[in-house]
Amino acid sequence: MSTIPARRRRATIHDVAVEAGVSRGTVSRVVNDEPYVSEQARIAIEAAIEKVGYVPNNAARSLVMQRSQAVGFIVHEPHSLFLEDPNIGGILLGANTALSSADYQMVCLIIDSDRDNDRVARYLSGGFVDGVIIVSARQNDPITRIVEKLALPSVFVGHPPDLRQLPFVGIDNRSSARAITERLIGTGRKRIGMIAAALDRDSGADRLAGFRDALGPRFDPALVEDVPLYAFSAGVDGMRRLLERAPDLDGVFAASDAVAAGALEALREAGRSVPGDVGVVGFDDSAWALRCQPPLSTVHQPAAGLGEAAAESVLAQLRGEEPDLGGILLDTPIVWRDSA
Amino acid sequence: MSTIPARRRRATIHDVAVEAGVSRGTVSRVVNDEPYVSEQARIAIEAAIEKVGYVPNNAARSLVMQRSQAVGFIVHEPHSLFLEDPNIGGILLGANTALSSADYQMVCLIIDSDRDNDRVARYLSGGFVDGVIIVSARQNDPITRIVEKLALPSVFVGHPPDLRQLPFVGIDNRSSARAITERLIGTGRKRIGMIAAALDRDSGADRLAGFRDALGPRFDPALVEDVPLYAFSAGVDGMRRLLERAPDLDGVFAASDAVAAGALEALREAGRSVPGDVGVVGFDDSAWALRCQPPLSTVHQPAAGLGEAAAESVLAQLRGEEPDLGGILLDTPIVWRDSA
DNA sequence: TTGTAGGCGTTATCAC
DNA sequence: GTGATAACGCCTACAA
Repeated sequence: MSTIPARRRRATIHDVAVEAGVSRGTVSRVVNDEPYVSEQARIAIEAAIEKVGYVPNNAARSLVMQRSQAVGFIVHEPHSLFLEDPNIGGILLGANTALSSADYQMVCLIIDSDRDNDRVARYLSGGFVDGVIIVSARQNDPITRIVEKLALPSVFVGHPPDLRQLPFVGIDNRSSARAITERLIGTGRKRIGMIAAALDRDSGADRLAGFRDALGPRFDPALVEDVPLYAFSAGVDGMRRLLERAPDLDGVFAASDAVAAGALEALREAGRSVPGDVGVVGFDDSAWALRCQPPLSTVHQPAAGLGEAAAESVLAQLRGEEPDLGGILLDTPIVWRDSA
Repeated sequence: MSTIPARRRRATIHDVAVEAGVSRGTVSRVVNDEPYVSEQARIAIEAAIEKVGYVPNNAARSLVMQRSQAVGFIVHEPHSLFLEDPNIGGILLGANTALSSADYQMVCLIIDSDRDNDRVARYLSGGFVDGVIIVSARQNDPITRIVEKLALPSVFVGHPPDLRQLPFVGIDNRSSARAITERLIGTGRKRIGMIAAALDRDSGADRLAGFRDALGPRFDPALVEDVPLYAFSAGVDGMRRLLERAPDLDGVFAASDAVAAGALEALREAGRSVPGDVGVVGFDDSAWALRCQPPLSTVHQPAAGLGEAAAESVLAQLRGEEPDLGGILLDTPIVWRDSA
């Protein structure tokens, strides 16, 4: 006695054709806005489409066309990224904007487990996307391999892939870090420390390297404190430790704005004024920067720009152009506010 | 003289069959791990798959199977959500986890313009997803309509759809707001104000209603300040104004943790101690809550739980079960920390 | 301007 | 166990 309401079959081009009294070919032409169809036929067909409730089936279309008009956007390690990385939202939006203008659907896929890894790999292989943008890939992961194997148009954002055989867009963390440190030095600070973070990632290591570059011979390893994550609480801890070791500190470069915000907190605890006693600079120009008291001087990361550039790269590959394997580096202007 | 390296055609089941000297049917069985295939054939076929580099084509498969094993996750107004809403990440992750366990691919689609609206509507119609989870739909938007028209298994999260004919999951903002306000009253505060936010949304209006419920006859409209957004800076402004109007205030319910963080800032400016002079409570239990000084007492939003519940609802519909149109409301425990 | 028919890569239903 | 063969819904020459 089960009365599951059999979901009725979706109307096809065939149904429309019958309803309108024309052939499937003609219906197809109307659906795709092609020329050479009489006004009379068009009207009849449009009415029929409305009547039978026809909507085109993309799976069938992409099977025959051999393309899906969709581009994947893969996010790894979403726990740290989605919940903490201030840039991911901007990248996502930038990529979507560019893809959208080209009439491509961006589909964002999250990888949060090994199982996800495999499933996403299958998804990519299956023709559901024509290209892919990858954020923060891990070393030698299944996705990177599958993308290479399929020769799927692709681009990495944030940092280069393992073997620099695949195109990428990013920023130059090292020279950006160097630039802002120099600027900090320019304000007359003499004892400048750094709260380095995530040294196991390219970005973290490069920012430290840039700091070192700027200081040159005056670089003092004792003034560097490293913390595992680009996080507020890590900034608090790092600053406390740094202050213990070097109470005479008068400048700090924090590896990210979140870390800088934490440092500000610890500095306040310790009764130091900013920028009076110590100048603080961050990195990212994320929402944190404006929220701080005083607002942070920092390095602007062009998040939306990165997303757009990534999308443009994939789009170019889709048009058959050869990707630029050298990688694309975007500018990172320094934004000078009140914290230093 | 163009030498575009014609991307070579991808191998199909047919190629594998020829290579292995068997029929396509047998190859299909191997690919799908079906029984009734000899060990010998299996070995030959697996070798052939490897040799020709075969990967199954999902578009073809979903055409014939009439399903894609994918579920869409739609995010509207990403500007405010992705960049500000502290819950979106958790919802995303929770939904992905549940979908992943059921071997469904979650594909997240962003709607950031009218153009996106139309494109996503087409995408959904096209058979690329078997169901859909919708976050923060707008009144009568194209997506809601298309979902209804297609009778696509769907669920809304955050708040109910216009016509409550579609299933949803969410929390009871009103009774949660009431509960935390009562708790604040319980600490002995006598002059309690509220910084209400986003009154044009259900969530904002409901939180105010709950606050009013808790106060009953003691409710004083003069102690309510409303701000447009759930944002830090809005909290700062709101608190300043509230303090001007009611300097004798000893308790504040902020409509969100971000707002509460802003309020704390304004309170500090004004030289009031928390929780000494005034007790402050927030809403969301987002990253803000722990980041504040002192840490916020707040209402916990089960973000991941919402995502999971939404996914389970879609999954159930996919199994043919009738959705619960009444909506599913999740618990929101109060987390009591130091700010009140 | 319109209709016909072949094929996109799979799965599924049969006989063998 | 295995191999033909008919769908799935659509696009696209090509013929009319």
